[in-house]
Amino acid sequence: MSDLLERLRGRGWRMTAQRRVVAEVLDGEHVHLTADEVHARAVDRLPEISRATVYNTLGEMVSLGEVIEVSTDHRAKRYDPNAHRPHHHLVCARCGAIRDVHPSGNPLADLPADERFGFTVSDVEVTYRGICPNCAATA
Amino acid sequence: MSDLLERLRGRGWRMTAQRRVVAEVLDGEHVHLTADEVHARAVDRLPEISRATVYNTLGEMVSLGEVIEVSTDHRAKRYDPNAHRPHHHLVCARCGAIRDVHPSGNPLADLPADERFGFTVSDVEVTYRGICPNCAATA
DNA sequence: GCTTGACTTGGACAAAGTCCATTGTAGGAT
DNA sequence: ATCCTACAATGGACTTTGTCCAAGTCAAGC
Ligand SMILES: [Mn+2]
Ligand SMILES: [Mn+2]
Ligand SMILES: [Zn+2]
Ligand SMILES: [Zn+2]
Repeated sequence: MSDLLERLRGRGWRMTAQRRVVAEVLDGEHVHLTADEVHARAVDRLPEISRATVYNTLGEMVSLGEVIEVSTDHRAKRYDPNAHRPHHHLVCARCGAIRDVHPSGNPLADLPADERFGFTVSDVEVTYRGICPNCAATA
Repeated sequence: MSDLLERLRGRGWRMTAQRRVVAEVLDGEHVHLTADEVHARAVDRLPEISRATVYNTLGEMVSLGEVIEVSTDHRAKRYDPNAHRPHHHLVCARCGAIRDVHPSGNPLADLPADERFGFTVSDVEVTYRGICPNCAATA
């Protein structure tokens, strides 16, 4: 059931109750949780887990490329377990709801050589902003 | 000399030494400073200016659409006086250097209707990441 | 030159995240 | 099955970034 957990174990991770719980919180549905939200859900399963451990574990998952950090607002980073399929994000400016989106075309190719200033460009992060149907209805 | 200052005055802003200094720090070259960097430079010209005033003034300039907030890293917001011409940013992953870039094509148009989930999409923020020539040389 | 509402100030407060000394334990070795 | 130890977890102090507020100051209109 836990792909993420399997991949991490396969990389020689020492498996602890804390790491398992963090992986389980992220696994499954496509969530975009802050570290503190992950911690809150982890505490439900393992009351004594600490905030520092959640931060450490998320950081390691990011280093291993199994989780992606996204900063859609100017507030807390969010942790995205959907690291397999490249995608971008659509964010509601009012309520903060986040959806994965897959634009047509490759934004990287849209950056001409004479706009690269000698950089080796390796990645692009795109954030679309707007109003979600829910917020539009309750305007 | 100060376009920004003129535009702000034209909007009925009460002109104070503090606001003038913040505008002067941002005006001119295309900078992308954090609030605390703006404050440090402002203090050079007006030693008694407070951090709170710099935050207030930047926030007002953003509300007036004369300055743009950009979050290129996951750290402090940066304030961009280049609010006239829409553009995106290219960031060095090692040293944090930021360049304005103007991709060909409109990323907004690259988001198909069936990827909009009913949102009214109004804006898109694109951040390219890579290694700048300087950092590549001193690798 | 007054008056007054808008602006500024410094410090308290808060949110998000890092660091570290101490304590605990997963998992290999015996 | 038990031991060992390197790695992991803990909680609290600390840092960074930003917000808030009560009190004092001042720009600009009269
Ligand atoms: Mn996602
Ligand atoms: Mn810019
Ligand atoms: Zn919404
Ligand atoms: Zn660089």
